[in-house]
Amino acid sequence: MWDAMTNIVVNEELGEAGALDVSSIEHSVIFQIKRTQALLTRRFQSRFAGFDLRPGEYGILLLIATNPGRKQTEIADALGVQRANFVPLINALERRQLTERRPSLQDRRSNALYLTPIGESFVQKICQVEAAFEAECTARLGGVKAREAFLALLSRLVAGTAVTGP
Amino acid sequence: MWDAMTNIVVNEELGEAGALDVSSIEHSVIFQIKRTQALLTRRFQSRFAGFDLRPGEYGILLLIATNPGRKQTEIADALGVQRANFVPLINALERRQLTERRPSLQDRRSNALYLTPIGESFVQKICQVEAAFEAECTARLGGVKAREAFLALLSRLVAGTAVTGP
DNA sequence: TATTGTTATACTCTATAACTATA
DNA sequence: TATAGTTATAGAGTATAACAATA
Repeated sequence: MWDAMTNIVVNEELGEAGALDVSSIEHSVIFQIKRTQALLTRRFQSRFAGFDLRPGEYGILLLIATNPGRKQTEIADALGVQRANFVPLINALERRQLTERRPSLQDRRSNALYLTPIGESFVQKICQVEAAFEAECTARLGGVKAREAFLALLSRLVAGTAVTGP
Repeated sequence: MWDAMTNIVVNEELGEAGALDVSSIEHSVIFQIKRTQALLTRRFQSRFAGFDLRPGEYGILLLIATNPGRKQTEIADALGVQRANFVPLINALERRQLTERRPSLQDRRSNALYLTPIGESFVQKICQVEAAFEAECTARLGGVKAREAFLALLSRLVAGTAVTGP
């Protein structure tokens, strides 16, 4: 072990015991964002455990609720999900009778997405849980203004980065 | 269909065209962290494209470099990787002769991890790229003080959340 | 009994290519 | 020719269970 105070190698045979030196990743933006996202997603999922919902499915329901009648590709794009990967997600929601696909009259290639009545009441319930979760995040960040500043920093961090792509 | 010149909704039968209403996820901490992490990781990976390195492998090399002789489990824990999933990662690095496992003399169950000479020079090279990446992040965030404040917010967001778990 | 490394396995998320039917 | 939806597939990342060797 290298001791910065004494400039002497200690316990060199097996490396020192005690805590690791994690300074190299502790101040790294990319490492800490990844770690935070993983922990936050875990907590998010635990809140929605009773609804059998994944974060991706939640986003779909929310966007359809506020944008009924839109095409699959539009919803998928807004969520950053490729249309090929969107299919099994919307299939699962449709199988649970939360959403439905109606053939578009203008463009017979595309499906217009809607919530079913069951889906409407389901969204109302999960919106309450999500609002509580976001409120907790806002409180942890120090209030609404602090949250907006935080979101602005996130945005600046990736400004100009392509939203989709390889 | 939305006509930007006339500001008139046309073809309203199937829902309006134009941009979706994404306000519900635009101000959501969990959605924006997920999006930012995905975009930032993509940019990170493109910078390391020439090294054939994934973010996970980069973290392992960095931690071994600053903590030579530590056990696999210690390195894995610090990175939030389960020991079962750590095995193929360290195998790949060893196959490329960047790291090596030496049997521990104190505890014959465990392997002590070290960089090879090849690994040492490799780490020096990728550290330059990583420093440039972090410097760019710092600049985007508004300087060193702003970055530390940002990292503090990330930390507060998940304070008290278990690092590992189900 | 508990821990270290390992194997096997499974599930999610993501990425690409190719097909069909429309436009 | 281009686009919308779909299928198939492959690669990462992550999760659990179980085992042998060792503590």
